[in-house]
Amino acid sequence: MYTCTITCGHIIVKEHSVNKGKVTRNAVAQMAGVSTATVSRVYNDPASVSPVKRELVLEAAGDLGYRPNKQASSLRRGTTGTVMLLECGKPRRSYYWKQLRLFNWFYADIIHGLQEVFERSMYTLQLKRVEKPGDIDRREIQTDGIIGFDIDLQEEADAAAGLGIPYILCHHTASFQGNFRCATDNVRGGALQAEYLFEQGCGRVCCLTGYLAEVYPHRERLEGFLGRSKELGLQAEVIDYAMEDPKGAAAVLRRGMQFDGIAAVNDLTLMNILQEISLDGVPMIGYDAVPIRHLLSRTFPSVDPRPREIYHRSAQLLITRLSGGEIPELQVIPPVISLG
Amino acid sequence: MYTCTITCGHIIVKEHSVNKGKVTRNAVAQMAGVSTATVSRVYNDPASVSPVKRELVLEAAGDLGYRPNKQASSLRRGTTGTVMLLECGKPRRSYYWKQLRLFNWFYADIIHGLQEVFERSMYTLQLKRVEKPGDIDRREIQTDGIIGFDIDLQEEADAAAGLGIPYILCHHTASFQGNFRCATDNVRGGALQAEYLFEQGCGRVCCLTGYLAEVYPHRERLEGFLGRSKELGLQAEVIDYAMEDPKGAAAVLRRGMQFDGIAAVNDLTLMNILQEISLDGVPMIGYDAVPIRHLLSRTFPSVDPRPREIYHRSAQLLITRLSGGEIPELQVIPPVISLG
DNA sequence: CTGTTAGCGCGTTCAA
DNA sequence: TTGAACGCGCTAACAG
Repeated sequence: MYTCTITCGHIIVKEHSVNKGKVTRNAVAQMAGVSTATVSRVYNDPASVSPVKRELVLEAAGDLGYRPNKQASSLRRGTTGTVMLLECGKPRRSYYWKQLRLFNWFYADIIHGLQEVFERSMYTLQLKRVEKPGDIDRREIQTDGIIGFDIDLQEEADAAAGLGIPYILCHHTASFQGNFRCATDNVRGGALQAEYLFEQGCGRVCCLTGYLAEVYPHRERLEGFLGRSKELGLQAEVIDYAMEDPKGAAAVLRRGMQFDGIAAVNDLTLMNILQEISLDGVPMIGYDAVPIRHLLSRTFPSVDPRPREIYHRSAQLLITRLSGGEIPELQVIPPVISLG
Repeated sequence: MYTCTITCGHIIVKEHSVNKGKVTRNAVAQMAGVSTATVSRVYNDPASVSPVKRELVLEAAGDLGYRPNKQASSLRRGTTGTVMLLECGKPRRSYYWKQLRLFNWFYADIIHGLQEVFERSMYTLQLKRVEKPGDIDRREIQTDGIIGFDIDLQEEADAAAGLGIPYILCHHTASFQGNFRCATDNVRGGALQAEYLFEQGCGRVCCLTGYLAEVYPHRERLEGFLGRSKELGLQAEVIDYAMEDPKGAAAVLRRGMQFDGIAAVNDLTLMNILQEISLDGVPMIGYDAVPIRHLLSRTFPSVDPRPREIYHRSAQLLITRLSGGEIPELQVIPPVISLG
């Protein structure tokens, strides 16, 4: 450890130790002619500092290129300064695997949506992935807040909420009462599908779906579709094995073409079916708004659950909560139709 | 601040301050009957501690559930304890946008590959995204190491390397000499395509490509394809507007079908073309190994650049470098053919 | 091989 | 409204 001299503009700042060229609070304080505590206050409680000194500090900080040291402030504050995106694998959906991998197309979008919020805050985003909810090790989880990624099982919700850390459960969590959550409205999404087909002049519609027993969001979407269809006077039927057996579903559709409008529980199902059967002239609508649907010779509209907005909003909610603010237990991001 | 007593097993550990229930080095030291420095050494330089005391410490740490505090160690060490994945937007590729968004299908894979390495290290992964290389603010970049994401422009390479922070430039960086990089071998990938078609018994092959002037990797892939084709005695031609005008390319293919084998610069191009023309019986091979190609009625093999491996390896390289180890300037991850 | 000790940069009391 | 002083948990130099 030795003494070095840092020159900045016309001011000479003496440092006790080398500090690797980093600019500390001490340098700013000296340059602004105030105490280090005042510099600290400018960043943590600006209102408690007189406007004159505040300006002085900010000017000096600007000149020196000062950035508060996150590790130091976290250490002092006794927090980690991080929030964690907690992601559980979906081992019970191996049958679904190929498609799930595709769904990751919005992963980058989500991450960037989160980043956008957190990089302006005092929090740093951490990523954590476990195979299953039971693998979460409380001692590994050192963070101030948790964003539960793509949660659609009670087991996952309980595991994330049970850590004793402020959290927001995201995506398919509208019905997990008693938890803080930011969710899509699958029921409304299904209703949107019915409305779209109705507006297209359809009368006898069909919903292609599957895995109803295992996948809760599928049930919600179907419920919304059937409910709204009834209200609108649409005659609606369900082919509930369309995901497991697209060829079979296509065969049914081909046999007689008794439907004049088709909704699918997700775009991939519809894309699969369109590989088997040409549905020219029949209005169709998918779900998830995957951009790849435009790769087909025939494209179609789709319900967009707006994942980016869900996570963007959940980041804001978490920050509010961590700052001691009040947040609603449930924040719903309504889906929209993407005509693509 | 007040004194509290922590009981652990049969040992009573007295703490000076509350510490929010966290277990510190002091508690471990006291329980193990050693000094705090010894505890520290067990984690940072285990070889310098006698086996007996090491065991004592590890046992106490295990009982107490001790985890070293990252912010504190980083602060003391004068490092950030983080590495950053630095991502530049590709504004000059707006024409490419729809497809680029699709390419993000492997983003989650990459992130998880990186996580896998870093979560076992002392480093935490940070994410940073800028619109263009010029937007990188040196003062914003507070990290110990950088992984340059998807770098394929000299400008990006220079920006990342010029920060004065250890870095690895990833993906399409094989030719950026004078930098540390972990790259794919696009030339080899193109050669693989030629070899595949040769093995299928083709004689007159065709490469569907595009944006050759703007996108360097496309030129590399083509170079590899043409070079290896020549060596194998394949007659090869190029349709270099296949991405801009898939319908036009399809028309050329349709007109006479003078080719008995087809390679494409990427899977999406091939998928687009397959929407226009049925190429039953003609061997084809794509590039990028996007899983969605299986959605088509006809699937095809593809060259897999193994992005997950690229980033996984680059994480290891960066850690080695940060630990003072020697690493090669260029590490190539060879592509493989994915039959899908 | 081990213990003692001095800060890393900061937030936060406590007095003034 | 301001400044002095303390210590968060840890690493590394030094002395033994």
